[in-house]
Amino acid sequence: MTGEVSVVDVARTAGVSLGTVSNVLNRPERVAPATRARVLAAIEELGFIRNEAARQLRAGRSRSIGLVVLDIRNPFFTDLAAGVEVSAAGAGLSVVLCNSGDDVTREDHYLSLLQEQRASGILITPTARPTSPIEEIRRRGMPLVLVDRSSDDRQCSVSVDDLIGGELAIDHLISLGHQRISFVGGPISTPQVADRLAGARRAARRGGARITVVETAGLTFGAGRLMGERIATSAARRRPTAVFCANDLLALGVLQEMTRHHLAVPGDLAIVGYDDIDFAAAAAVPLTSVRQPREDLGRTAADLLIEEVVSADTHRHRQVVFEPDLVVRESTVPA
Amino acid sequence: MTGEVSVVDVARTAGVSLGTVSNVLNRPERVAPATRARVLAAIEELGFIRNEAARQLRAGRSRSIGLVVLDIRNPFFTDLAAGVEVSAAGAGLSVVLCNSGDDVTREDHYLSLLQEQRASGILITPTARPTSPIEEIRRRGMPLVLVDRSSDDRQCSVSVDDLIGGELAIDHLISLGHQRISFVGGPISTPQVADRLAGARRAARRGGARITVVETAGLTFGAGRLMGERIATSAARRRPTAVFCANDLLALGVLQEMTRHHLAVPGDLAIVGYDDIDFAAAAAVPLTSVRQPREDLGRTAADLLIEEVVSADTHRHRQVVFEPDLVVRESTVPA
DNA sequence: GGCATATTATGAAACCTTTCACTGCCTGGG
DNA sequence: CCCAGGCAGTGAAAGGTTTCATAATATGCC
Repeated sequence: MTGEVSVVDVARTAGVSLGTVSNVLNRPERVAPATRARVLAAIEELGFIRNEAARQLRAGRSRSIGLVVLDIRNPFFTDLAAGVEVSAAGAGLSVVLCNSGDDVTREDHYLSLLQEQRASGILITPTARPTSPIEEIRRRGMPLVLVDRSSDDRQCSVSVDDLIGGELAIDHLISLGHQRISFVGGPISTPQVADRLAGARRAARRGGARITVVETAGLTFGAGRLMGERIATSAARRRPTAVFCANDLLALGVLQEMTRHHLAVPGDLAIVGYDDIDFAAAAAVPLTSVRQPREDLGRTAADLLIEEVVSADTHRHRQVVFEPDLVVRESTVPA
Repeated sequence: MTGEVSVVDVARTAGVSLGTVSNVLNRPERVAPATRARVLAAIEELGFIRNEAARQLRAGRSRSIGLVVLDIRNPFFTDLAAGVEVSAAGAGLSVVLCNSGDDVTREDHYLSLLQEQRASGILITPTARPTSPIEEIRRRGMPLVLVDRSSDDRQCSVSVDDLIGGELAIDHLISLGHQRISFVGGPISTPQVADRLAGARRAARRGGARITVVETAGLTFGAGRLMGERIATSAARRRPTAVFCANDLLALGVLQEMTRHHLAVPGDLAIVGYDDIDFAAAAAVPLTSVRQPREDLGRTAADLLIEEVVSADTHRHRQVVFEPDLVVRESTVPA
């Protein structure tokens, strides 16, 4: 009753063979205009809708790519997704957006799903773990690009230099006179977090500052509030004079707790975030943040993937690394 | 070389018929344990991965539902999506997240895609337009639920009472003594915007206040900044004393411009937003906002859809309407 | 007018899974 | 010892599309 109309029905109605219907659909220029018109009329009349499953079965792969992100509620990832979509749409591919929520089980689930769907390729910001199904996927020959994570030369990756990012943040704080600085972020096992911390430490060593690490369970707003509360309620002389947060959500959470406890930012505590999401500039105190080129990241990743999909034989893996900027706002320098 | 392993290969390796392999996959309890083990071993050995396209072709429909939202970068929609995912996962369905960006062409594109994919059903926050392909889709018998938009009894819908929301906002402002209030939002053709405005007007009439409408091109951060700039730079005596924004992104944009022009919130301008996204509380001045139950909205919508998918015959369409709350913060009442 | 070539159209085969009617065998009851 | 019934396993058919070798027809050239 519903989508039960097939090419066969269209062919019968139009009085042509089913091969011709297929040609009208896929290579219209090979069909005589009159015939084409007749077929199109039949399609319209019967309300024919292509069955994508049958197409895929025949083609052996689907016309979509998977994008697996760590946290769909983090604007960083939706901005990135927007970039991916632009490139993918240009290549006639659709994007299946999957949210692993930094959960290994869910990541596994989505990766299986994408393989079963014979996705053309996968873009992934992977969870941190010793061995990942990703290697197996690559061995199977499915194009895959790591996003926001660097890689060796056995696969493509697009990332931002988090070491530099960490340095930028701490150099800035040191230049403002801060010597007691906390790094807020976690889990430390996450490469992005580890690298930002490593960069921070390097800059601190150079500048003679001391970094203490406050590890969080995740990179969320809630985790930031938790740590913000802890910082706000600790004795003033034991408090750091500045914090560098591994992302803006954390920073916003910390900021909110400072405000709630009537502590001044940056007076009592300077705050530097990471990502420079749109909300950073709109925060209670506009947030100094290490800017990542979010959309470019997504666009570039998609371009690399598409290149590998389209020309698998000539494709050479590349590791693109962007450089972050520091955007200074009032959370470190009062207006 | 890659995913070319089929059930036939598995059957041959395990020394059974392909029907048995299928049984192991789908009804393992019907297969003798020894045989089952042999088949599973063969699957493992060969690295067999089910071909979802073939399954779908056979089944006639896919195991996924589509969720078409107006703006993926608006946290309102990602929160909603999170709710949808919870319910869908519970029913063994995956969610295909599509971002129409409030663009009719893209909406059409995604709706075609979902039909071609024979999605089990569709959840959609539709763009505003006189005639929509939605009616055609329903006629074809595909389950569909309107989200964040009310409907007549010919289909399910889940929405929040925007009239009440508008009233809550304006009643609050009037109770604080505001009489010159601007409504910022658009396009007015969007039902949500129109309803919030209608509610606002009703409350204004009741309270003897005057509402002027500042129509925006969309419900984005950028649009908010544009209007914020305009308000901030207009003469103080022509300025409203309060604005009610059709969503939080607009409100945050307006707020940011006020700060940039050194105008006090709420002193020079009180601001009320809508949605109460997480960032509202973290804003420069924490935002008073009309809270919508975002995740509940998503969960309920998915539940209704799933019910229609699972028991199409006994299903009765329902129109669920939630009531919004007002969350008062410093953007209207100084701490 | 005849032949070569270009243009259109044809339809069988292949893609991979699931289902279902069926066979063979075993067990237990009479 | 026979038979009914239950359990395992079988394999052909169906699902809708695309492709490709082939056939039929039209066109152009000498």
